[in-house]
Amino acid sequence: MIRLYDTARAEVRDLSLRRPGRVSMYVCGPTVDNLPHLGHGRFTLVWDVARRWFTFQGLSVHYVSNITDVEDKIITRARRESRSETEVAAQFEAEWWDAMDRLGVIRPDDSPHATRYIPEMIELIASFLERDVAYVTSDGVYFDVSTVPDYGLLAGQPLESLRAGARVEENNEKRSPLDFALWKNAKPDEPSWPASFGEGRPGWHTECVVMALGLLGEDFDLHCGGLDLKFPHHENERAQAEAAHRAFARHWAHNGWVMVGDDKMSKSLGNFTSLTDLLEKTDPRAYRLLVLRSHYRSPIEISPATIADAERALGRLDALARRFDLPELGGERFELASSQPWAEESLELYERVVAFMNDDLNTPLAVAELFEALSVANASADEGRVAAARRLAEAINSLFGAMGLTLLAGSYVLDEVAEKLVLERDAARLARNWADADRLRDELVARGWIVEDGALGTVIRRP
RNA sequence: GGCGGCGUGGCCGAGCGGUUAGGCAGGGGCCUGCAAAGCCCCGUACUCCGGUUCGAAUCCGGACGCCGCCUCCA
Repeated sequence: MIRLYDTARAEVRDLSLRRPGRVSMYVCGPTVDNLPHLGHGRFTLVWDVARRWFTFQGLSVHYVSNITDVEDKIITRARRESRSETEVAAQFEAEWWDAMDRLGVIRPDDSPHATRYIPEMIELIASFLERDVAYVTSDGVYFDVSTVPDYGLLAGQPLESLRAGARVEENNEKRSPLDFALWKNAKPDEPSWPASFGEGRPGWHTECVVMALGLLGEDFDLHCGGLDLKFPHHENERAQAEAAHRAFARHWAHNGWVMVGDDKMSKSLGNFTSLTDLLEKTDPRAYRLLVLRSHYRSPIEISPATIADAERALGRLDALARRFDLPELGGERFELASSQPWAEESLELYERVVAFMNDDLNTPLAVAELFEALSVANASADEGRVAAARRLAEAINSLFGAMGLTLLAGSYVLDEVAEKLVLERDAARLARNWADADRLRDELVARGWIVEDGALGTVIRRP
């Protein structure tokens, strides 16, 4: 049984599925107005790991994640750069998918775009107006949050106390500062669509309700996103579903922040680092390992030091892959039924990892377990119990693969010069001519190779 | 003001009543011609002050420090 923290109930509970064996999940995606930042990298990795784990446990997953392609910041940027909103959105969506591919994040089964769901949104807003849970002001249509009895469920506080803390609102036509825009009336030269309640464009909170219900149906299983979406975004999605009398998410799950020093990294603070930059400078797997080494609900600190730390740890994993010549797993959708016959040496490891993962995706404990097993596998091999060591190494590889982390034995083409140097060095070593052997090693190192002495002689690889 | 979270060894980061977390870095050793890789051993941490308990990093109370949400944000 998989257990997961549910924000709506503020407790870890059994994942209760609409249909046994199938998980429907909706993950709030990006607004494509800029390069993806580290926070985007974290949430996509966290929910990618969840998805892969569910699959690994034999569940069939329907994963939906949206692209918000109509929004204030896109308009602002288009204006500033004198080009169309469509162009801006297309550019950054391309950047988005490029980064996701490099991170090894499996693409969603569906990635709906807000602009393709305008009619459905208009229909929903019209029904709210009809039923008087929304009202028209001079700048658009607003949702009246007081019509939803348990508004504030996700925020963990009642409407009155949320209202008490709300900042002074510039729009005094709103009945409550918490009321949110369903529809923004068109301004000159902005993208807009016709509607019975006026030409305009949708507010942000409506698209996800329409797309989640449209693609996953009522009473879908899991709604995920960053902690900053808990309130007001997810609260407002919920409110609309309630108002529409449609069963919404059974579970709500939120991942923690990426921190920069002591502060949350965010667009508004302007302290964000682009994911694209990170991926150019480092092995993308280092970020995945970093994410796996802390719990998804905890804040993580991403810095050059923590990334370097993860890269070195990764080095040990890759060394295992080299030692046992392990196959590359996890790169694409890696599925391995839990019924796979696990060798005696690895069954216990498998069971412990499964127990940790199924308990609210405790990846840090799972990873710790796998690193311990890594030492055991190496020790066994050192002691000559090679077959047992290999089976354990294969289990480690599979379990990391299940989390989307691919261990790389590394492949490279030996050039003629390197090949010749290796042969010469082996000959020198055989003749116990250490001076020549060391000189030849220096030459290989100078040519960019890492040189190790294996049981069969000189082994070289690229860093 | 309301709500929520955090403070762990050099760094990152788990644990959430009794047992070694794990990684990285560092020290010592084994192996090796040397080096690398690998293995073994080592640091003996829990912001502070009280309390509960046979026993607390873990529960309760208080203090201090920090962060987040209540506004767009993953």
